[in-house]
Amino acid sequence: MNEAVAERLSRIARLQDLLGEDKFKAISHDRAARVIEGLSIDIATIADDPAKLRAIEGIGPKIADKIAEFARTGKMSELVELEAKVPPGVLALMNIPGLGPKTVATLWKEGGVTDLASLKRIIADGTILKLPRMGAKSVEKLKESIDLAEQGSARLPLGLAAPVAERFVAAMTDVKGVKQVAFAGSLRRGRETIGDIDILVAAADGDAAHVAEAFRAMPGVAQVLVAGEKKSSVRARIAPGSARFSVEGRSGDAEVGPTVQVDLRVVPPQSWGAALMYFTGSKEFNIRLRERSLKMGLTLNEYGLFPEDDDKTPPQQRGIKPVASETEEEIFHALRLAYIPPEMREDRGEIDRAEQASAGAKSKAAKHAAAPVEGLIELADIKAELHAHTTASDGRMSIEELARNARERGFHTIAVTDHSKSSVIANGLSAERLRDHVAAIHAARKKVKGIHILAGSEVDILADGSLDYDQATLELLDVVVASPHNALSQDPATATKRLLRAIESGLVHILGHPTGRLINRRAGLSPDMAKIVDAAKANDVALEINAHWMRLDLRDTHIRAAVDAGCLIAIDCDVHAADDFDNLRFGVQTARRGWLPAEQCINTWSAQRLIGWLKRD
DNA sequence: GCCGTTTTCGGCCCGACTGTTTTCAGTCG
Repeated sequence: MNEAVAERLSRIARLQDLLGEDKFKAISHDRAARVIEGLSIDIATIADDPAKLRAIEGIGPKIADKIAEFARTGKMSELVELEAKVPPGVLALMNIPGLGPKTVATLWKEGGVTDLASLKRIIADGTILKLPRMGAKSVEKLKESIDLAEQGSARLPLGLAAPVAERFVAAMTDVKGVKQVAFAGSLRRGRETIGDIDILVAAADGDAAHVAEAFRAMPGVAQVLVAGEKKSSVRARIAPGSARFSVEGRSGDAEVGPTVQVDLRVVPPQSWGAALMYFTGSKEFNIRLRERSLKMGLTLNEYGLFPEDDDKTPPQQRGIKPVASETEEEIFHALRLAYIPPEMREDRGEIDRAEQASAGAKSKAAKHAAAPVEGLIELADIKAELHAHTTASDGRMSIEELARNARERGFHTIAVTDHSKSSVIANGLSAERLRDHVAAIHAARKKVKGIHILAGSEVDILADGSLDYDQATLELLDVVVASPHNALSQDPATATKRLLRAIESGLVHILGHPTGRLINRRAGLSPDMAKIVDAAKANDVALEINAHWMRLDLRDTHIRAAVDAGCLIAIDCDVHAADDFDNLRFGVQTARRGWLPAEQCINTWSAQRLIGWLKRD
């Protein structure tokens, strides 16, 4: 229910903005919406308990009432009242880049605009120019924004945005006068989708102008949106996606194909840490840190952490020396916080944890080493891949090729888990073919040394929760990954029962991509995650984080719930081709967003411990 | 509408850029 509540609260906020009501009221609703979106529990479970609702940061008596009302009746009366005041097509206009509440309100009240069609009409007949602050240039920009919005403005999956950002970073590194380059924003935080790409460059003031110019002239830039010295924005072409998943509504033609907005900020080298922190966000996280700074008598901006005074001119323009600015570490330290990794910066309680960690550390050295999550998982911790396909079903590599690839990547274990018989399109194996395949896996062990090759299956969880092979067949295997592949639009109650049956079968080690969602494409199942997590914990079943950027399933909030419950997690690439191993970083980033300690992830264990666990000793 | 380590009332983050302006409003992140 979290998503539904958040969507309604944020709609209330936008309507309040539009109607010119107290903007802090709107901010409160918006903030509550974001908090609820990030919750690891389903808010429906506490909706009838006002005290529990109000214990959540950002939820007070009024918003608690609205949540309770929604849980009871399926609607929020305040939203109904607000919507009655505004024509239904007006709110959507705020999704057009460059159109904010003020402009939309003017278009509606003074220009008679009630939806996109009527907006286009007054642009076409020129009457829009009679409205205040609407000149020829504004209208030209508006037309371009409308075109863009109509092309589909779905956020770009992490795995498609990362290569574009890396291309820009590499190219900017070679520009004269550039001291440091990095990407920031939601990409650095590892969010599953990215709205735009933020590139940060450190350069001396004298170099800023030509650095910005070089950025706007990069190959692949289709259009320049903003051209300042400290800030520039362009639209850049996206390289064609992987063959296995194309991007919805975006064909792979690199010449004219889809584009993504890329923002560049140029800052002086001594401000690097402050700027990196600022542009990494999230916005909510930044606001919290600034509030904290003010309480400590300091003021934080993208140039540094400065002593607070009454002067209205920003401190960096007055030559004030910052308390900290060159690195993120020193800024966190000055704010008496442990270093918070980018993936955790979402204002989901990490600041409190970082404060406790810092306060708990006695020595100076201990304070520098303190972390909000002890042993947070890192890419290098992963030593095993437990979900991989070969040419026996729909993979591209033979058993031996797969094993050699895994060994080259430094893994001590690879599990061969081809599809089961019901996955017909994926050439799933009959029980008989599986027995031959297991023999082939055993034979491969003799040819490829230096890595444990496990015989397994990605067995379908059928619609009723039964498994696609019988018990005797599954017991031949070293590892069983059970995944839902069909009937992915089941209602939540049925889906919960289905997954619970698989978890409780006693035959499954890992629950593969538990919801079956595909980002931007298919919502997948919405089981009662609290029940799934509890059952997984009780039955010693690991929940998978499927690392493919199109899946990232479990997602961050689910992982957080699993981590809290003490449930085991597997991070796997669902390898079909050699390149798929590269997706591991996205899986690990997602795990870090869910605060997963390495210890709780079975892929980080020694071979001995992992294999012992699989044998259920 | 929410919140409290100088507050239960009076605050609520900060700067860059653009376009339409004669000094700034609106949007974005």
